[in-house]
Amino acid sequence: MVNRRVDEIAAETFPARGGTRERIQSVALDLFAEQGYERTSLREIAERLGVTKAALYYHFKSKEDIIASLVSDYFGQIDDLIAWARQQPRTRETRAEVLDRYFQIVAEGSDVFRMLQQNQASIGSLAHAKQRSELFRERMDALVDLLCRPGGSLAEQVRAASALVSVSFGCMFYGDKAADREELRDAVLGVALELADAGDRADSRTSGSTR
Amino acid sequence: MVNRRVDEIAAETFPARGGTRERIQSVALDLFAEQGYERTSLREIAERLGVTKAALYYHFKSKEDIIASLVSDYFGQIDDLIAWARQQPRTRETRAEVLDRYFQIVAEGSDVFRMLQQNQASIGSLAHAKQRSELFRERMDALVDLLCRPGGSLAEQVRAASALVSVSFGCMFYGDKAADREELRDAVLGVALELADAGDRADSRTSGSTR
DNA sequence: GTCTATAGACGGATAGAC
DNA sequence: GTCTATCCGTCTATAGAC
Repeated sequence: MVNRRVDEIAAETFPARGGTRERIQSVALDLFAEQGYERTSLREIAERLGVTKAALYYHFKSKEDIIASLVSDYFGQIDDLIAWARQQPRTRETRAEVLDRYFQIVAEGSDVFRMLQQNQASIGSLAHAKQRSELFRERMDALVDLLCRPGGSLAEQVRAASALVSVSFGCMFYGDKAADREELRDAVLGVALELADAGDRADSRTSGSTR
Repeated sequence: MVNRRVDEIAAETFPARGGTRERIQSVALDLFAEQGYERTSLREIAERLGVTKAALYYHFKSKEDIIASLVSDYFGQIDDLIAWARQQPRTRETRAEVLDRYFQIVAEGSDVFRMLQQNQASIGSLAHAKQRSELFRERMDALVDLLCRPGGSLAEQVRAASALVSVSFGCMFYGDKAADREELRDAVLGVALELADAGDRADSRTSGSTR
């Protein structure tokens, strides 16, 4: 709902001019993704921006606040997707649309996703975080649920989860190898849809085919 | 090749008695996985073991050394797998065997894998590490290469990578939901094999089927 | 092999001037 | 909104006794 900001920032090579708050987020995103949240000091962020540590505290009340703002922007988009999907019919078309929108979110905010990925430990221990890495898992479960038949078998759930991680990690690993986003989209969604569709028909290969 | 140790340890609920070095690794593994490498202090590890910080320095020359020992044990197994696979014929059977062995490694050392996953940032910045998270990516690329035809299209590579992450994350997410390892194996390898096999036949759906 | 004690460094955060 | 200066805590690592 609130969250176009971070993506737009991430898209630019350098934040140019504009709100200092946004420039802080942009620089922090880069550094957190490169070296990790814990290894990045406020001094470092301030230096790269050409300001001092104290200046950061005018815009964010703590270091945690900076990463929290990044995280909530990103998860907000996922939550919106889940909310939307929940009031759609459970058809093949819906599933395809869910995967497509998921791809858009991940591809667009792939810097954020990479940062999240690299700093799972830190994010899981954020002050207000529910517990461990439940933030991530909760959403994963919700999405898997939307891609599965209710009460699906373990194999079906694994298949749905695979469809999702195919999209996420496809973007992360091959985002730079693809010529443009269309090529990436075709490759990634091709795989994901195969998985989601196969999960729809009952399990044809859950047993006996593995060796 | 050195590395049965960590897995055996990880398999036990509590390290019981035995070499102090191994007990340190075991406790460190737990804490690193729970709270992250950076947020875990040597004091904490020592306390849980009932010894003092200084004692740790008798067994490891630095904090980094502790996590490095965990990482190299794990990556060593992956490297062995890659080396083995490289001198096998490139058949469907080999691919199936690669995925199966990969599953064994991940499932058996799933605690280690989870720890690695949670601390990517820290591991990528280890002193002797080549660069960033290249440790991880290098192995991923090597395995993808083994599952693909040489010079495969982007879609084929994404498919192979998906097969691998399906196994890894299938284990991580559903390792505890499965009744036993056989059930997990069937579910996870079922999906992975579908992907690997589909990549073998030319791309039947890389275009036009995505919406 | 394990302890006590401490050095030495650095990070997050605040106070208060401008 | 940004700066200087500083406080306070914690951490890694080492020295040296037992």
